[in-house]
Order: sequence, then structure tokens, then C-alpha cells
Amino acid sequence: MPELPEVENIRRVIEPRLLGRKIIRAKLLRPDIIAYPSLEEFQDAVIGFRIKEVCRRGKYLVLMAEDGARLDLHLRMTGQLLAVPADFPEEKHTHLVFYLDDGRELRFADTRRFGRFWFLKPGEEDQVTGIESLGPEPLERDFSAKYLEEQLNRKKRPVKQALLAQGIVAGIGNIYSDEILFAAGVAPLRRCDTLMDAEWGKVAAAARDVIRKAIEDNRMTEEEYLDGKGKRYKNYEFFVYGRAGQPCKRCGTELKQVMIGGRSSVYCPKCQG
DNA sequence: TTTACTGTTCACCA
DNA sequence: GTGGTGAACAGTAA
Repeated sequence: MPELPEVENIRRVIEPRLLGRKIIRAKLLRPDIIAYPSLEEFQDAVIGFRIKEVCRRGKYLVLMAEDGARLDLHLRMTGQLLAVPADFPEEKHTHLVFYLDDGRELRFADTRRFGRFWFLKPGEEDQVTGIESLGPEPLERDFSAKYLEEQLNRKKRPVKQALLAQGIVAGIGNIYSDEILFAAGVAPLRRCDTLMDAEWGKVAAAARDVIRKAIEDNRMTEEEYLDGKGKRYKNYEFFVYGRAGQPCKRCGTELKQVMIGGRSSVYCPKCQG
């Protein structure tokens, strides 16, 4: 479900509710969402976890504890994370509840159960979450046209697939990769090794612009977030995603859809050369 | 009833 | 080793 902009907004909404709070109890209803360490270790370890910071890396959320421990999670397709009062109605498919020391609860619900949690002890090297192999964030300085060109100029894969590769750039998924390529004027099927330097420039700039705008447009208050139960967060206007067969908002040409690496991709045959 | 789906990993094959 | 495809995870909604 959520890509970088949505995860960032979830982070912004829940962080104020979690800072300084301590987990006093955990209720785990679906053990399969715990990826690491073992169930017993996880349940023991999170008790007493006092939240010092809520961070995001790519599509991951990372809760940092005062003692240096880490509680990481990935929402995958349908995960919802809610920090709510105890009397807030419980979502269907709630799999994990952390009870906080102020009476509120941090709840994880996930219809498709693809989401995962990891707990890392203070100082423990992260060899399990996948965060270590992420590429740069699109909004950080080390993400640039030069970086993309160096990483990809000999790759034969379609540029769409390169944008989806978390090891190349972190946080972009199927929605925003389509939006970025439209903004850059580059067709999703273009092989990386055929892109000119100027085109890498457009892709890098479009990635920054689209992601930045999506974060801003998806921005919401806690109330709006809770009204949407943590799963409605789209105010960003799509130019191509989900619009196959409809006219391009820029030139009116009918938008086309293709399958690339098992994912659908929508683009404008005229605007994206 | 069938199909597609905002994520990621892994098995398999050329 | 490389690259591409499809399945798997599980549930919902069109």
C-alpha cells in the first residue's frame, strides 16, 4: 500500500503520540508478522521499550528506543499503524497491539498480512530488515542524475524496474514510479542503457519533485488520519497511475498500460518518448 | 466467479 | 554469474 510519501505522513502523524512513551504490554494475535527475532524474544524484548524517536527509511518505519534498541516495521501492501485511545474501535485484521504507559495503544492491522516487524537489541548489527541494502532516499543529496547514470547506464532492464528497485533508490513503488516517469517524459519500457545523460537528469529531478509534492499533498492531521483508519491517505493528483484508457491530462492522448516485470505501468505514448 | 492489486523474496529456467 | 518470469504470501473489491 504505502510508498515513501504515505509512510512519511504516517510517521508525522504518530510520532507526537509516541515520543517518550513506554510499551508496557504487547498483545500478539498473529505470530507470523514477527520476522525477527523469535516470538518469545520479541514479546519479551518490547516490554519496557521507551520510544525516543520515530524515523523512516525508504518504506520502513523505525522506532528508536532510549537505550538504543530498535523496533522496525514494514507495512507492505495493506498494513495500517494507529496510535489511538483504548476506546477507539479496533480495526478488523488487527494483529498486534502495544499498550503504552499513557493508556493509549499502538495498533497494527493488516488485511493481507504481508507486513513485518523486527526488533534489534541496542547495538545489534542489522542483518535482517533489509534496510542496510537500501539505496539513497530520493530527497537526499546523494541521489542525483549522476548517481542514477552510474548505477544504471549499462543495465538492460526497463527504467521502470530500476525505479522500483529499493537498492537503487529507496521508497518508490508502483504508483510513484509511473508518476515520476510521466513527469520526466520518459517511457517506462525504455531500457536503462538507452537513456541519455539529460534524461537521467529529468528522471532524478522528477523523482525529487514528485516525491516532495506527494508528501506535501498527502499531509494530514491526526484526525483525518484516524477518520481514514490509517489506510486513506491519497490527496495527490495522479497523472497516469490508475488512468489507463483515459486521456492524458497534458495532451489528451489515450494513456496506455503495459506489464513490466509483473507490475502494470501506465504512461502517455505521446508525452513519454 | 474471475481478476487485479500501492511490496518483496525466492525458485526456476534460459 | 546474469536476466527474466512466475509464484508465493492473503484478503478484498471491482
